Amino acid sequence: MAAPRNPNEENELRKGPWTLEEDNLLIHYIANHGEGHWNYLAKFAGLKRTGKSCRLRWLNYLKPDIKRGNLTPQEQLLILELHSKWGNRWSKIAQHLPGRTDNEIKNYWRTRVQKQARQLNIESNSVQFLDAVRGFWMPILLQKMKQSSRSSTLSPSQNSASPSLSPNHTVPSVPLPTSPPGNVTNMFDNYHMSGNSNLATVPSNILSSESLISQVPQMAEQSTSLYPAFDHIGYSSLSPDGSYYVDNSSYDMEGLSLDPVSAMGNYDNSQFDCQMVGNDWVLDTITDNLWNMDGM
DNA sequence: AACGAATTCAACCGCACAGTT
DNA sequence: TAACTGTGCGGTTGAATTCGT
Repeated sequence: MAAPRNPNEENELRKGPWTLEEDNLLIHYIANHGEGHWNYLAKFAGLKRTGKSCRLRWLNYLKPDIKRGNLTPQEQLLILELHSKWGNRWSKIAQHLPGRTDNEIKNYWRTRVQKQARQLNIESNSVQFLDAVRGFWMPILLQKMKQSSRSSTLSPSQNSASPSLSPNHTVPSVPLPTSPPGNVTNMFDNYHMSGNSNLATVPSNILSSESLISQVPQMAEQSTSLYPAFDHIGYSSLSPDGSYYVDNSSYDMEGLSLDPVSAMGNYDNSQFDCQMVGNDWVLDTITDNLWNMDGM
């Protein structure tokens, strides 16, 4: 049976995907009048949307400083660490990732991180999983950041981790920094990388909640390209037109498609000063997958 | 090439909280 | 103090896209 037609159908609110026209209305209205008073805004901008819908569209999609594209290793690391401290406080976590929205982080967690937890057959909110994150994924991310920083003397076109950029990597509105913070490089220097293997030994105090968190506000205030330790990774730089782009398409935790047996079999909870175990082939396999997402 | 399965992510929903009347 | 309104948050949904066979 068909639903009765609403006599005030003309005033009926729209739902679902936003059209280009609606986006333009919202953008222009906010450009002229600013954000806030969303119900009022929705009405006077001529949008047949709820104020909530307008707010969400603006904050999660239209706002100029929204960063698009895959999360960088640093961002992933930060999410993992912050989530271990705060849990599902997405908006709070998002505050420390400039240009990223709570929705995006939440989606990342649910689609990528929880998937890995499922593959390991452990609860994503369990202590086990937290240990796995801290002892296994974080060191890998850190190590790769470090490795990339070393190999980045290659030009972007030479660097396999820096594929050609697509237009949607361009982030026009991220303000360029003037001076880097002093101690972020040191922070990552504290991660002692073993010389000739894929082992990463991470001091437990570094991965304790406070240590990384304490660095976070500085990271949040400035884009990652500011940090000497990250500068040569090859995923961020100035585009020819002066805008700031983020090329992170090859970094994705999704690549950590761990075989539960080999992964957990080499993961020793009892040695957990984050001493990574030593089957190089395991890490080779994992990290190869991790850093080569483009072709996937 | 076609189709079903799996994945991603924009958008919606309900609730909570703060401010105002 | 209660009622109302605006805003923000976290959980969930479902259409679109990608992947695998």
